[in-house]
Amino acid sequence: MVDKQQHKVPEPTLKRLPVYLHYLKRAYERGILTISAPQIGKELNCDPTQVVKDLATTGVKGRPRVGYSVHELIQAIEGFLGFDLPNEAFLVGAGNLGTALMSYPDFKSYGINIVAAFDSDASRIGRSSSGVNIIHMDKLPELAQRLKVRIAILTTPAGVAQEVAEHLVECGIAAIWNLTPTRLNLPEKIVVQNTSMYANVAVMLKKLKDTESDNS
Amino acid sequence: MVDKQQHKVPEPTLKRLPVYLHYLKRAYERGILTISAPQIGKELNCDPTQVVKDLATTGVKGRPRVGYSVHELIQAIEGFLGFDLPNEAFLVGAGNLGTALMSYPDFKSYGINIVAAFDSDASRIGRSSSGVNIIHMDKLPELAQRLKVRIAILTTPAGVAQEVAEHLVECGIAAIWNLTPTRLNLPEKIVVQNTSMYANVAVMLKKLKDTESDNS
DNA sequence: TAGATTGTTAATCGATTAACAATC
DNA sequence: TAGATTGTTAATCGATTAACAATC
Repeated sequence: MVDKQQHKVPEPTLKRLPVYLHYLKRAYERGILTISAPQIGKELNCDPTQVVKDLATTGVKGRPRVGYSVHELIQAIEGFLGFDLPNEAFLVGAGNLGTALMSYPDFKSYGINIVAAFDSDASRIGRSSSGVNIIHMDKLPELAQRLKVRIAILTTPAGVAQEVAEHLVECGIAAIWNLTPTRLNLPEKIVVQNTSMYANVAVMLKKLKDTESDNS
Repeated sequence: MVDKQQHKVPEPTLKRLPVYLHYLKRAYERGILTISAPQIGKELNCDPTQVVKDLATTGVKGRPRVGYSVHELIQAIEGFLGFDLPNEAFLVGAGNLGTALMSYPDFKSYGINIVAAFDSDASRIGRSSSGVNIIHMDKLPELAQRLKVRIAILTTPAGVAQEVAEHLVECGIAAIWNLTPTRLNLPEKIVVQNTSMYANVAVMLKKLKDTESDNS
């Protein structure tokens, strides 16, 4: 067994890379061609040695006293995360959040290409303001097979999330980005990425509470 | 100095508590009055001893061989996270994501009460479909002061996020839930909670890539 | 009593931070 | 050469997991 799965990148690093990418793109637009880890750290207020380590995971090389080529970094991060390939995805559940994600400005440059949206509510069928076709759930199995789509963004109501997710797996979906508060029970091999809005609210409220009690 | 800031709860625990809460509420609706940590762990596929530890942070007591009172747990988690108090928040940036959050089904039971939304685009002023008033940014300073709102949800375009955030701080906002990909540079004392959609996409794509290369 | 589960303490694991050598 | 920054190895820190006693 060849150890192709190079040294397993820590999840926190994975989450920081898109943050660097966003910042680097803005810097590049402003004509900055070269940048050092301490500069990035100052701007994003994070530890410079952590920046060095994070960037090293993408395989890019920097030059002491100079830093990194901004362009090379952008390419390296995009390639490493797979943002340069068209990762076609279905959006399932064309409610408010789903519709918002359809018109998310630059998903395409962040690795996700929403090729179609699905809903079981007939009144939502049609074309979204952002140009994504909203199709009835009934047609998902056939389209998934034909287009070989492997990624689904789940934005249904929480109550039906489990049931819909099971259906998606039957249709050959390999990865689900779960934006519902429901925790899905699916086969091991399915990649599930949970994004809970409430989790973030909880952390924020707690921190706020703590800072407020400091002043007492 | 009294150590009121009890033992500092780890952030991962803070993020899991709303997940438990959601599950417990559903269980309570189904008439389940008592539940054990192993049961919760099985349902949410996470480690039962971690569930025990997480729940202990809220101060609730369980009974060996029986488990916890579901009702008590719900109360304890809500109280601990501050979900039981009305945490009034402004939503800033009434674009697609902002509008989606306005109609998010049960933010109110998860600690956040959006009392008003703001935008600088005149065409968006009015009342949202979910009943939230969308007001011009010009009126934010006065309203923030009058209503003593301390929390802002930032859903502006990334390009203006820093500038708007600074303005919010001037208006007395103490905590910002930042849903833009921009990393904000603000005074230390301001609580900033970053929620980047792209971070989650990155983790999912990478995991998918890894599982796929396993089969080769 | 027996057995399951809580609750707590200890061991492990992994990520962050610090230290320092290499290098441009 | 001098000094800043990369790159790597070691130390620290914190969270998860394991072990086990307490208890119902």
